[in-house]
Amino acid sequence: MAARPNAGTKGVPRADREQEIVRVASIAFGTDGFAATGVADVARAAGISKPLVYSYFGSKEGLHAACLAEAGGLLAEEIERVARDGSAGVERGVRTLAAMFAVLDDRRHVWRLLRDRTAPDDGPAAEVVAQYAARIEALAREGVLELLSGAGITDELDVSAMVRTWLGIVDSFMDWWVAHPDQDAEAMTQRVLRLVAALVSDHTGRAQPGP
Amino acid sequence: MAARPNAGTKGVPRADREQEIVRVASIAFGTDGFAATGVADVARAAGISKPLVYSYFGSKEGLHAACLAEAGGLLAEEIERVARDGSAGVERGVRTLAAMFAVLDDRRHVWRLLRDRTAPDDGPAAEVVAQYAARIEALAREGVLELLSGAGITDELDVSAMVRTWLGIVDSFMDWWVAHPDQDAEAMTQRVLRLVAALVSDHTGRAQPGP
DNA sequence: GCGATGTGACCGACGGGTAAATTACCTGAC
DNA sequence: GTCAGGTAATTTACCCGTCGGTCACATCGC
Repeated sequence: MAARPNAGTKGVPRADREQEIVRVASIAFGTDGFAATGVADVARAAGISKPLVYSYFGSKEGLHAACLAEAGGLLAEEIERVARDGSAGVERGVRTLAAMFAVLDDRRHVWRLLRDRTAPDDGPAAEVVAQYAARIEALAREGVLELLSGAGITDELDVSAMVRTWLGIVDSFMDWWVAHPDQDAEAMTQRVLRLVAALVSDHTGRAQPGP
Repeated sequence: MAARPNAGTKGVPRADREQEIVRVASIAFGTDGFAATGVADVARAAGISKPLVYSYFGSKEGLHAACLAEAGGLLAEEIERVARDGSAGVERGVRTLAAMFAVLDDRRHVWRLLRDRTAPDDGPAAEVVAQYAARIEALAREGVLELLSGAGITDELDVSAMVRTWLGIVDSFMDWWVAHPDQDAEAMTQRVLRLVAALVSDHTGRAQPGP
């Protein structure tokens, strides 16, 4: 038990402890979802008491917002960086995934924070996530638009569905990665490359609807 | 829990009412998730009282299990039918999606029941869903294995990741479909065909790792 | 009347949130 | 140096709303 003596104004700086709580909470929220994660669980995992969490973050949503701000900043920045490097189409998607693998290697659960269906869709925390999610989705849309327009598709609904699908693909890889802790970022990138190549080279039959 | 010795000889037949409750509950569970759906909500939506739900299904998990059994049966049967028609590779995936669109046109939320992260992972209901999920995943694996082996990939981890990704893609289309009620099954199938064709024809750059 | 069918009202557990007590640290008079 | 008093940090113990689950009573066809 971490029932160590209290540390007054000296000892552990408040900023460090906040960071530790956010780290632990991000794992919990990202793993079990917002709704299924109790503040008491987070506090126990961080080695402190529940009221202290409230003293730092005000509410469960406040804690959530802090996690989202960190996650959103980390991811949006990285994805924007890839967007500026001039790649396009499928390659841009693969590079984005590779960058995310590299950034999240020791924080794999973070991606799920921004796509947690159990999180409330209103309130101040929702605005934080909406901001970052919109930024990330805009970048995804940009990439998808580029890819599809190259194939002559400009229909808004097609683009919208493809954006959703792309985000779902990222979800899937993150889920799989979380379930396979021994796989490092480089191995994941190589895996994605293999799978993409396999898909593109499929010639077992043209995709056509039945009669 | 053992059902009371009620023969349901009068009034609205019990079977009909059970079916209606399952229908309503499937929408609720599939839309909001198991954890966020209250039994009282389901009862109200079905126009009956909460104790009656318990009289029929014994517990919230019992109700959930009934929804899962219907959803699982519906989907597994349909997917198995497609698996037997001899298609392969990407085309098999598209045909599976088309079949799912056709079956779920008026029950779009049903797919989410089997992939609900907020559902408990133990208990009798979990065994029901595990059974069907395993059946569906086995079919997905079969299709993926076929697709990847054609490209020379047999690595177990690659296959496992691709299966997860495929299920994620289906998730994404279902989510998008639920958010676009005006799109019918045929429109969805055509959309998938367009998007697949666009992906396969991407030549904006070969996906290769750095130098 | 009587049993099947259904309901309003209630119970207990759980989790977010808070007030009061407790601990640890700092300050300053002696 | 040290010890009383003040203050900030932290915890223990509690409140309260929600929700799964149950019970005593109402209703209805025979």
